Amino acid sequence: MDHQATGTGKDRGAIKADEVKVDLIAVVVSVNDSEPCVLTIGQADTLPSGPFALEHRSPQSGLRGWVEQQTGHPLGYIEQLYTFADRDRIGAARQQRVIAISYLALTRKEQAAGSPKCGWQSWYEYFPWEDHRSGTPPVLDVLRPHLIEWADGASDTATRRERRQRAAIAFGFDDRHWNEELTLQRYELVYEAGLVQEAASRRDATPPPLVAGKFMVADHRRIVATAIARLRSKIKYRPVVFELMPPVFTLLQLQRTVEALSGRLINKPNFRRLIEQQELVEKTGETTAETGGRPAQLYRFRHAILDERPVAGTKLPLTRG
Amino acid sequence: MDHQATGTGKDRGAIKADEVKVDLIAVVVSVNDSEPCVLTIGQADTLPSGPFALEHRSPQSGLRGWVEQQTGHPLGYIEQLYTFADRDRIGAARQQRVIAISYLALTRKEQAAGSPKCGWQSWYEYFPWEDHRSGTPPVLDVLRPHLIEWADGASDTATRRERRQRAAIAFGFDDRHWNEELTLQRYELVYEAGLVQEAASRRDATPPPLVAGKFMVADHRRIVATAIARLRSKIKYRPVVFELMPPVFTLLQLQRTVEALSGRLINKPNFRRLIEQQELVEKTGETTAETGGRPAQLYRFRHAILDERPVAGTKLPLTRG
DNA sequence: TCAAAAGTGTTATCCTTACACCCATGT
DNA sequence: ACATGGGTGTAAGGATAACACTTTTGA
Repeated sequence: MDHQATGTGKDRGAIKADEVKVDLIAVVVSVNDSEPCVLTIGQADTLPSGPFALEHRSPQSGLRGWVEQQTGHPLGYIEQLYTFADRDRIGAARQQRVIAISYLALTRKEQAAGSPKCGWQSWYEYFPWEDHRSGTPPVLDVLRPHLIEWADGASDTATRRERRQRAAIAFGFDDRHWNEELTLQRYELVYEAGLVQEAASRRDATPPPLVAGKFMVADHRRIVATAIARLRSKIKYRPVVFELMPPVFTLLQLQRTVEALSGRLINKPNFRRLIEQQELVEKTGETTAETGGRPAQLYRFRHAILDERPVAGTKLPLTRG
Repeated sequence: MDHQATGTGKDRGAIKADEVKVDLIAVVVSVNDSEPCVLTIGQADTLPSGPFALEHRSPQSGLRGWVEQQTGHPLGYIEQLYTFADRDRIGAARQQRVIAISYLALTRKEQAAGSPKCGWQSWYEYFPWEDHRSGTPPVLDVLRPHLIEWADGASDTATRRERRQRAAIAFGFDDRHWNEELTLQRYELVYEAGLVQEAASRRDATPPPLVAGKFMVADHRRIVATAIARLRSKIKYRPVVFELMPPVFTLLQLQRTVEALSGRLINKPNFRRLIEQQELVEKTGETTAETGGRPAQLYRFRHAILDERPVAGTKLPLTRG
């Protein structure tokens, strides 16, 4: 396969046309006290990241290095999320391509004390419309008219209809059901509608009519949205929640963690049965009285299950509402 | 986030340490006469690919360009598969990093006549153990003893047990069920067991005891395995099969396509009902007599469904066996 | 005693699976 | 007539969802 030369003489700054900088970028997730969190650096608006360098054995190991250096956190479970490579990812003006390979990492907060300027931010600060554990969040009523206004601002009828449809599906308007996995679609809509600060840099400098959720640098918030969507779908078909749990835990703690991630309440009795009948966990024999109320059985994850059969995750036996 | 310099003075050939070549690589899939095919160039052992260059607006558009140039095929549906970036991806000796962003593309063969040296290869030529439409394929009986031999070749008991477990789960040994989505795990096993030609280059030049399936260049066969696994799982939760269908089709043609992809037979009556009740298709009103037997209703995909609600794919109502 | 959390049991409903059977056409 | 594919009906079994109810602790 002979690829002919692709440089077109446009080179500035003596960079060969087909060489590229690669950044590794991490969405590190933990759940603390029923709040799902991402690890940030700087003004809580930046994800840990760093260039992929020759001495890195693999991108994963490079990522571990950068995150540990920038935040003091060692990483356990890592999976690749998506590779972002559009031309104007960083600065459209510069004739240098920057692509970002993003990863989702799952840990627990306790694994190490924080270091330099870094911290855990609840992901619902960036996506306040995503938390439905206490019913439909108020922001949604604020967002709705703005989204409709944006939809109706389209020039032709077809686009208007299509925009209203997209918004209705993604946000569950018009008596549709809320689907927690559509996090990315929802972020894209509020972005397109110009309702987040990040959208302002693309347009003429008119400030957005409404700033929904906390700002993040560049496209980091989109990357977090991608991670949330992936995680919300993945917990249902692979037992990854346990990466976020301490070695022993009660079933209610497990439930609260799943609820935190999915942003929805689930039915306790049914949840317990699902977990137990799948043999994902086993009793330690101990109980704890620290939860208030009747002492709870402590469980641990049955790592052995991973060697026994391809194993599903935790379905969400939702409570109606 | 100030990333400190990462170059270590090891540079050869004046390449800055953190610049990287990026290849775009495509697994282009179509289904012809109930055979799932991938588009190859060269000796039917290479996937279409090319470097990501500055003039490409996005990696997707770059990929379209390369594939069209190398094979004459325009691409429709594209999705990102995975980014491969391990140090020794191309040549461990060279101090140049090459990463590959891989994509899955779905088309139909008819869309354009082939061009230069390219062609459609049934993917079961590369993965003969993956086709279970006529029952368990004979290769599996050949592979099994070799896999067991490999497992028992491990030095310690723990590894031996673990290898046997992995093989049993992935291939459905010991009365386990066949799981068509484990294509990548299966390829990794035959690779690790040294049963494919590709594995030879890593080891001392001893030829493999058994060459299972057709060879592909570098890690292209692994990339195809990744694509098959992704597609087999994706058709179940998103209606992507229709990208592979002509504009109008009979329900049996649709069924044969799903069967070709999943490598399993499915139950006709139940399949029809699933498809129809989900309103994924609508009758054109026409019938065709070209299928032999009673003339069949022709259907078309209801594109509108995509705007109506988040829509699932085609479950597999398997026939027992 | 009450609140809070831990647990158990039971039922209705829906989806999946299995399978028996009839229909329409060409040879 | 029969082979081939098209197409319908139905019933059993399992998974899910809903919810009523009991138990055990601490304040």
